[in-house]
Amino acid sequence: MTSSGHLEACAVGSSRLSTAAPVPFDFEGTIGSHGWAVLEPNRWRPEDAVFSRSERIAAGRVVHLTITSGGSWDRPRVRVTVDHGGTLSRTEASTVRRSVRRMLRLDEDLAPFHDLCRQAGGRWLAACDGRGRLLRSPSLFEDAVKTICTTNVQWGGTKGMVRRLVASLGEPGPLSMPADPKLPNAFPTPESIAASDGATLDSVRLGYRAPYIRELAERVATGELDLDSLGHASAPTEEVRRELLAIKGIGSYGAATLLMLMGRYDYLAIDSVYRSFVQRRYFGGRAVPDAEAADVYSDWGRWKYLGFWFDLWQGVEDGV
DNA sequence: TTCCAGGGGTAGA
DNA sequence: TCTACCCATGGA
Repeated sequence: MTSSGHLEACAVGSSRLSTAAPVPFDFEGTIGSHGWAVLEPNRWRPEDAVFSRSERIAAGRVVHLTITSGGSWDRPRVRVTVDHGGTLSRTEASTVRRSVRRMLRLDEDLAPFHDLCRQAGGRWLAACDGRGRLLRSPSLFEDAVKTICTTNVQWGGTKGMVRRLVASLGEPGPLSMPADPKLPNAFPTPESIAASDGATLDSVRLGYRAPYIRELAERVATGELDLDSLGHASAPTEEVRRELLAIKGIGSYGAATLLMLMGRYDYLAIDSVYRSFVQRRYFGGRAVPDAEAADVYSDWGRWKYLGFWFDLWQGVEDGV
């Protein structure tokens, strides 16, 4: 969080926050950077560039955030309307601002990646204009659960699993909200998932992922696994990767995805999307071994994931 | 009905 | 380290 943020009290039950964004900053490109934008409790309206989500900021305290861009191109800001019951304390405002800064990666230095794009030239130049901040969750626990929900399932299945998980085990939002009964609950805490009974978790229809997610929740809830510390560790990426692979349900794809969400881009998440895209773009549609497919981005060094991500994004634009 | 999806765990070699 | 097989669920 920066000291440039400020809190403005307005109507009862609603507060407005603002926080500085880095230059260059692409709000819509950040929110819409990947599927996380539409996994509940996230909601994204690209037509008017409004991102929202329910967020649990303390025990029994759930607020609803409406996040938009503000400021100017050389002094960009992110604006947050917080709907809450009662008043929002300065400590709570700080918690909200910290969550928003983490979600949008406002403190991440992507200059080295943008330098590489500038050197690559051509279509890569488009990435220099603030791209590469891939949306993430306020907590690594939420990111880890969602990652497990992306494995061996089509995207529609992932959205359904997360939606049911939030609806069944997440904490409801503030009662004083503007009348919108469709507002999502907050993302479930590790404790709520760990304490859930079998029938409730069965109703979420997580399939064989259920025991993995329950075990992860139990390990985090009991303190056996400290994901937040892992996320801030200065340890070498390979060491962090080993710890991620020790989580049941997280394999090479999941570990690479979580490393990306932690701001480490050394590993590629090779899944069906990756294989399909690389085969089309670089091998004339021919199936190739994963090792060969991975070599495509070897020149990107510790920025491999972002190199692929931007290539894919650009490929979608080009109809590849 | 069959296949497979933004894969991963496990056993056995 | 590599391979084969199995794992729930649901869309195509």
